[in-house]
Amino acid sequence: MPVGLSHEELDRIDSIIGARRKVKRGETLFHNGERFTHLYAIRTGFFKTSITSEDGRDQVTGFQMAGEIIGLDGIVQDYHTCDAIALEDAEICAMPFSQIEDLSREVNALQHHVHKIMSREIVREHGVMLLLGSMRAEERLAAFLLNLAQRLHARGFSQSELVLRMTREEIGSYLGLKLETISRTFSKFVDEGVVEVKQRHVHILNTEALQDIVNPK
Amino acid sequence: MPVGLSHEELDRIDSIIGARRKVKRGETLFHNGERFTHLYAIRTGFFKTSITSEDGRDQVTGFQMAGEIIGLDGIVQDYHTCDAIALEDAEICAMPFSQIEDLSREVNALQHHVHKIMSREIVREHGVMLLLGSMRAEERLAAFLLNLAQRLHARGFSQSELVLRMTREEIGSYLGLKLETISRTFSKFVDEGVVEVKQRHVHILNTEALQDIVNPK
DNA sequence: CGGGACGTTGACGGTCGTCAAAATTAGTGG
DNA sequence: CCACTAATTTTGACGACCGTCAACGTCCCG
Repeated sequence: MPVGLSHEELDRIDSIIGARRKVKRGETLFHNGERFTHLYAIRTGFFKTSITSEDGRDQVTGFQMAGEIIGLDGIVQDYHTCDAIALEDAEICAMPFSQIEDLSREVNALQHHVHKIMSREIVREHGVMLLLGSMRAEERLAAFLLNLAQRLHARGFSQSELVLRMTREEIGSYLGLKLETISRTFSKFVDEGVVEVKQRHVHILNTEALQDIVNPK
Repeated sequence: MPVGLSHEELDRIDSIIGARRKVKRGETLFHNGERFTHLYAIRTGFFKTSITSEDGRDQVTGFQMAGEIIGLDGIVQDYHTCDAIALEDAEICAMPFSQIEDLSREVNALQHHVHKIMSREIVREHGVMLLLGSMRAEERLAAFLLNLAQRLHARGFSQSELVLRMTREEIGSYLGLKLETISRTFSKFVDEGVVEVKQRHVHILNTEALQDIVNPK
């Protein structure tokens, strides 16, 4: 949340993020077609969002962790166009969007904060398009691991040790690859001594090597 | 723009979209790293937006036409992270973003309109991720043609005749394919009698066939 | 402790990328 | 207006990368 706010403004922002809710692993926070009413701030836990095409293909569009906001897809048509599913037990704050709009008319910093959150999501998706459109399997997975590690590190976790909360299939869906390719690519990284992998526990041994894979010279 | 506004509100919205500007084919409206100050509404013409990775790969992130808004990527970091290039002579309205924020604090409809525009872009990019992540070349190109035709039709143009304003390479970049693949796939569609192609002039002969390619049963 | 979900590995084939050459078009300057 | 050059497009041959199918192994979780 933005800084430099008065006590009164902070209290008013607090007032719209009152309703907490627990979401168990495997449960959906919202799903495609559901009426849009709230944005959700993740307090703890880990989510995926995914869309499904008419003919049944589905695509993971993102993985979200503590401090991130989900539900922005629902604004444009007043219903959600993706599913949000908890990949581990989670706690979220449901924030009525109408109240966010009301209050952001009075608190400039909140208004700008909302705009930034949406713009950040647009820029993130540009990066995913670059990944999906022009990278090879190893490059995609390396970029994915570095991104996860960086976001976890920003939250106080280790820079090199991470626990994947999603399956190989979900990683594959996000990266536009099949689960076998994810598995094979992990094995290749292990052979090369870049990471250690024990199930969903990943230990990054050589960050620079991963960066070189993402950005080959 | 939203409806149901008073004359006074409309006048005030008009006041922030005063500055028109012409952009010649090939010129950039803004580029990566440039300070973000304005959003741009396209009045006439056709743009592409693209990003470039550190190692020089670039990815077209979208094609924009009259009535669409570009520049949203700049909000989050106060500088643009992509390039916007005119693919034909164009005219745009530059709208100072600070004024948009100011006015949208007073005009609810404008506020919600801005939110919807950003949400729409997020949802559009979800669709591109699905395309890039799970479709084959024919499916991608068919989806691309249908999308273009639909948007042009919404602007009063023919539903079946369209003129591509971009090269095969730019289409390929957007769709995560090489230009040769785009060319070959066009040729395949022509062989199948689905479209006629003369350079950049495309005539869709069988819309349903294209839809069946996108959504194979 | 058992069953089902998840992950790994191998063999093989298809799709699309790469490289190359030729054809067609568009843009430029005389 | 035309000639000429650069840019774009098409097509072919070939190979790499990743998907598909299958079998097996491992790990949770009840």
